[in-house]
This record gives sequence, structure tokens and C-alpha cells, in this order.
Amino acid sequence: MKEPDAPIHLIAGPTASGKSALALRLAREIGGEIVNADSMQVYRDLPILTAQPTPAERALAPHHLYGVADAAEAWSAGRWLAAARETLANIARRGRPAVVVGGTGLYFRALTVGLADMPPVPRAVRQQSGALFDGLGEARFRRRLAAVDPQAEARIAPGDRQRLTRAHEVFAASGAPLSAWQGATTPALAPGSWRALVLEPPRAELYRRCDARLVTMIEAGALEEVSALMARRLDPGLPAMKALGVAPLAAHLGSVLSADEALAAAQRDTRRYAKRQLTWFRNQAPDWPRR
RNA sequence: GCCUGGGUAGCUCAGUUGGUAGAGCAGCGGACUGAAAAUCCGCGUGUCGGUGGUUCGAAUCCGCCCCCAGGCA
Repeated sequence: MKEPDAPIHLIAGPTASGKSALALRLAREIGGEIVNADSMQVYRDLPILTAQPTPAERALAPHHLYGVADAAEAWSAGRWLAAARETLANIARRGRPAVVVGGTGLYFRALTVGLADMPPVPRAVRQQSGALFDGLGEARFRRRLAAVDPQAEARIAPGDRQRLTRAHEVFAASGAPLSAWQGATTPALAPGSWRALVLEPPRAELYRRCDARLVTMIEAGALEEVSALMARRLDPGLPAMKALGVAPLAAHLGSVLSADEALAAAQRDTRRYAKRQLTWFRNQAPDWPRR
């Protein structure tokens, strides 16, 4: 009788919930390898501010997909999924269990439900869609979109420029509506091959940990990280530039905010993010066990 | 102890001549298919310090008490 494949453990939860520590403990216990499922921890420019595992922690078990991209690169769910598939395949080839840990719900969905298999949208097309939206205004842009993808237009909430332009650019680049592409997806992970767990600390405690962590990050050099990142003068629209804390800390470095104001803003943004994550897992992954 | 100014949402405060209260911030709920630490939608959550009284009706007026901040002793 064939031994079942080494299982894949998925550990999800809001920021500051203790996911990384749990993943590390589990990985050491079962001889597994850790794979990052966090959209910001893939960038190497802000290891402190994005709470990446420290070198000491990383020495205790193999870690993958942490700090593998440059902030000047724009990763995406698709880019991450491709990297994760490859990483997981390699781990499986070694016959070791994998522990996928992170807070990006969409990435877990890509793994367990799948991502529409559509061609990438050229940067120029994307810029055109954005410019069109700004030129026409939402109402007229929506009419234009409804002509080619009425389903997407009807589904996207008022004011959601990002999704409206996304639907438009996919049609412009591929000739088929986004809704059609999204019709069928296949999970990257075979059903039954994985086990998931969602960490859900009590709200008050989670917020305390978020607040405390920002203080620790600043003591550990988060400001210097942001300072170095700002010095690169990258496109502010890049994903890495939107990491929590970058905007307020940069504002402090530019003397727009006091240190206290910047800290308070970064803490508040982090709490709000944690709340959004809780909402996502609560409603998008209601069947996953909690702890 | 006396005088003055305050006690209204988690915080800072508004509240016209009495008609069971509203802003900002914080917070809460929700959406989520390649920017997802993103993007967007929705929601006042309240013994008006307490207690008697006047009144058809009190956050608003009166009495007493409690608390806070200043001032005088």
C-alpha cells in the first residue's frame, strides 16, 4: 500500500496573530519546509516592517519565498502562485511536508480554489485603462465596460476603480471578458492533499499585539528601511510601496508627521488591516478550522 | 471650606427660546478571481454624572449629592 503524500499544511490568519511562530514550531516538529503566503513579505526591501522571519528564525527550518523580489518588481497573485507551485513541487520531490503560512487570503484561495487561467495584461494596456477611467469618469467608464462585460460591471461596487479598470484591461488585452476567464478555475493543490488552520486571537489582544509590534519594528530599524526605500524614488504605485507603515513613516521622515503621529497612523492602519483579514477568513473560508 | 468652569458615544466636543441627541476621530459589519498589507461598500454604537422636583414633555429649568480642572483661602 502506497504511503500518502506528505500533507501540505496551510496556516492563515491576521497579521500579528502568531502564524510565523506556529509555522516554525510545526515545521521543526514534522521536518517540514515553510512557504510564504504573504504578498508583502516577498519583497526584500522591508524585512522589518513586513515582519519577515529573522535570519535566526530562518536558520531553524528551510524558508521559501521570503524576500525574493525587489521592490521595483510588481508581483501579483499569479506571479506568487507560479512561484509557490514550483516551490511546493520541489519540496514534495524531497519528500518533505510543506507549511504554507501567511495572511493573504487571495493567495490561499489561489491554492485551494484556483485562479483564472488568463494571459498577463501588458503594462501599457493597463495604463490605458486607468487613463480612460480618469478621463471618462466612473459613470461613462461603466457604460463602456458594460458593453463588453456586463456581468463584471454589474458585480463591481461603486467607486471601485481598481476592479473596474481590471475588468476593462483584461478585455482589452485578451479580447474576452474577465467574467468569462473567471468562470472556471482549477485548484493548484489537489483536494484532500492539504489541511488548513486559521488563527483567530481575540480582537482586543490582536490589536494590542499590532500596536506593540509597530513599536518594536521602529526600535529595530523600520525607519531606516523606509528611508532607504524612499531614496530609490520608485513608482509610488508599486505594491511594495503600499506596505503598511510606509506612508506614515515616510511622512515622518519628511517632517510632515511627528514620530508619535506616524506611529499612531501605522498602528491604526495595521489594526484595520487585521480586521479586514478577519472578515476575509470569516466569510471566505468559513469551513477552515480555527484556533 | 468657598468661588468659577466643566461632567453628553471608546476619545475630543456640538446641542438654538424645554419636544427622548449629532459631528470628527476611533470602532463595527460586509464585498473580494492576477495591485489583495490592495481596492471598495455600509453602520452612531448613548442610563446626556446621580437623585429628587417643576412640566403634557427635561441633556436643556430648580434643589441636593458625587467627580474633574482652575482660582481664593
